[in-house]
Amino acid sequence: MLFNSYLSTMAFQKERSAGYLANQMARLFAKGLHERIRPLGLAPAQFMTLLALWDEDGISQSELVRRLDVEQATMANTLTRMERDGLIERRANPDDGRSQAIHLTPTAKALRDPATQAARAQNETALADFSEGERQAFLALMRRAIAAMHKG
Amino acid sequence: MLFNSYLSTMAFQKERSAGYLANQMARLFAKGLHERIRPLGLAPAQFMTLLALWDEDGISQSELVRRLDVEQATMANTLTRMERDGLIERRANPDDGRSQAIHLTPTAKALRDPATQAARAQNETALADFSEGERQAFLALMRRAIAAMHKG
DNA sequence: TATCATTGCATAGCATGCTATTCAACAGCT
DNA sequence: AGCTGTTGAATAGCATGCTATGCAATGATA
Repeated sequence: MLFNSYLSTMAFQKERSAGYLANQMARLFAKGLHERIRPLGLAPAQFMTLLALWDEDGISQSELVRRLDVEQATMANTLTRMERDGLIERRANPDDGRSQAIHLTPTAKALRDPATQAARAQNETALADFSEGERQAFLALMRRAIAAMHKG
Repeated sequence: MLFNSYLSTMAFQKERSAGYLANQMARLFAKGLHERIRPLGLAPAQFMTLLALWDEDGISQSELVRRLDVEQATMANTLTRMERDGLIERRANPDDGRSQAIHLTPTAKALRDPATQAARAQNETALADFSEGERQAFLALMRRAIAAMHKG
């Protein structure tokens, strides 16, 4: 078939692939954020986890997994590094012997302002020449792509 | 200052952060692509590398680094796994004892069509309900964010 | 109550990425 | 030729993510 042979021989151009661009963009965001929060002793996944804990301290690992949409094993490893770095404590949950409450240390609480400012600065760098309308449109398109991949 | 204290106490909402959404979107793209190309014996970074080699076989590692915009160490490790999996061969470059020409195996050449179809399918899943105009706009916005982060 | 399924978490193993370091080969110059 | 700086690659070490397992604590039920 003409259509199939066209598809088969047409070059796959990475600059026109949403997935390729998404990967490159996410790596640049992560790299930029990491540079900005490294002086605070934080790494990107730790910052993301802290966002949830600054919002509500003392939640369980499984609740963090739900809120941040990462796999349980990923979160377990991130929490281990955060505990090692003195950012969180795992406390026993008196109501359920399986779960532990994740609590912020004073150190982690003190990082809230500088860390969120750093993240805002990174977003601002990426969207520097975007109009307000373009920013909203961009966020909306990303949310739609995320929702579409969650479904199918 | 009012402005600063507003910034300091305003919640950082991850759903409104371009970087957070970019990370989540890229992970979903990678996961979906991985599921689709796993039956072919490929992983996402291997596919990305194959894209460059299908376009031009026999280029050097440093050229791959330039074309794919990843760090040299990352590419070296990806190539080692691809060699292990029988996708490429490293051949000596007669003109320069430092560099090696990366050549595709017949196996890798045969994967071009099914792998690019899989990637197209993943992009289609993500952008299923996007109009053609929205697709173009989305790609353009991502390219601009990438360019902005490359600069600053 | 004894059994079976579910839930919360840890661990193993692997792929991607990054930074930092090291080394050999090359290139340019004196 | 001999230095010196540059370039191409490999390696070490670490953070993120994922899948697959395993295990103990709970819950549900016959």
